[in-house]
Amino acid sequence: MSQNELDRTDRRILAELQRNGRLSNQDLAEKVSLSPSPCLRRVRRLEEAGYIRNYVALVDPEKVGLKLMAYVSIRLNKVLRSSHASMSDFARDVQHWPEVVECYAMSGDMDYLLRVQVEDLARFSSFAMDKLMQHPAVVDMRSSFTLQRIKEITEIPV
Amino acid sequence: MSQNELDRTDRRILAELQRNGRLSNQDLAEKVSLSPSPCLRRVRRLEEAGYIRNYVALVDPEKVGLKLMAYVSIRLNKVLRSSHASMSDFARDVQHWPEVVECYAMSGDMDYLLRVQVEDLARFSSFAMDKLMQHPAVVDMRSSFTLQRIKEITEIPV
DNA sequence: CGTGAAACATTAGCGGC
DNA sequence: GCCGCTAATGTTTCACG
Repeated sequence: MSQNELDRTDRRILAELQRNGRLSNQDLAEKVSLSPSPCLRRVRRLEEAGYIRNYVALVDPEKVGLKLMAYVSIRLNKVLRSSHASMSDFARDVQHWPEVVECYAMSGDMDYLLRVQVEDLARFSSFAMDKLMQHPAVVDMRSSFTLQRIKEITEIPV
Repeated sequence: MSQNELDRTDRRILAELQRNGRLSNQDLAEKVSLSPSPCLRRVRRLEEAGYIRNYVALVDPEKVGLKLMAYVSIRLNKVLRSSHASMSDFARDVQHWPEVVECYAMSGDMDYLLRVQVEDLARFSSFAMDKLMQHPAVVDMRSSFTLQRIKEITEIPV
């Protein structure tokens, strides 16, 4: 981005595309009171500068049979924790597990927090037993299941 | 949806649109080896049947100044917890707080888990003090901050 | 499911403020 | 610099085979 600031129009573009990622450039231009070509140029700039990470369709997990969601907090082996090796080993392995849709290193009394999306309790159990517990870096693990989705948005204020 | 099953082509469509929500119908048709019109009919069916919840642009929170992310677990007032009133009051209020991007009712020793996205610690502090702690239903609150994003995907296996 | 045609959208080049 | 016009090219969409 040539200048490091977003102006009001850029923010409106981001807001609209967060709400509807398939908005046509023409409709978007109208919403932000611009003609299509400068609008498209701004969108491209926002994409290239990394403000827009990507465009996705959000699929309903329940509809495709992923009816169980869990948060799992993990503690890593104490002797390995300071050595950077086990942290990045675990981080690398997490990338290959399709059940894990989110993973963060955390402050507080856990090391990692995972969000896990699976078919049912049987699948969760084998994920937990065969993948998480078997991992050499993992010493402790606590799971909670989501009972109800209250709010889930991808839209952030701009 | 007329039949309750997704065939192999529907699954491929969902997979492609999860990876790129702005794929043109023409390119999508080519990827799933269909011509554009039946491809579009399938996409519309998937949208209408709720398999596709919506299309969004994912904006990088750090780029727009939301540099702090926290998970907050909440316990509700014991006497109000069984009465359905305070649960749904809290759930309703959460919808109006833009800092909260996710909220789930949970099993285990917390009632709700929130994911909160804010500018900095000062903003987090005022959110926690002025909104969460002030809420009549909330009796206890524990926060952890994310130190590093290891994985964050919206794509689920179909 | 695929074809074809009309309507519509994207995008690059250029001139103007 | 950033806007908007134009015009060529590409895409969406729907009636029909």
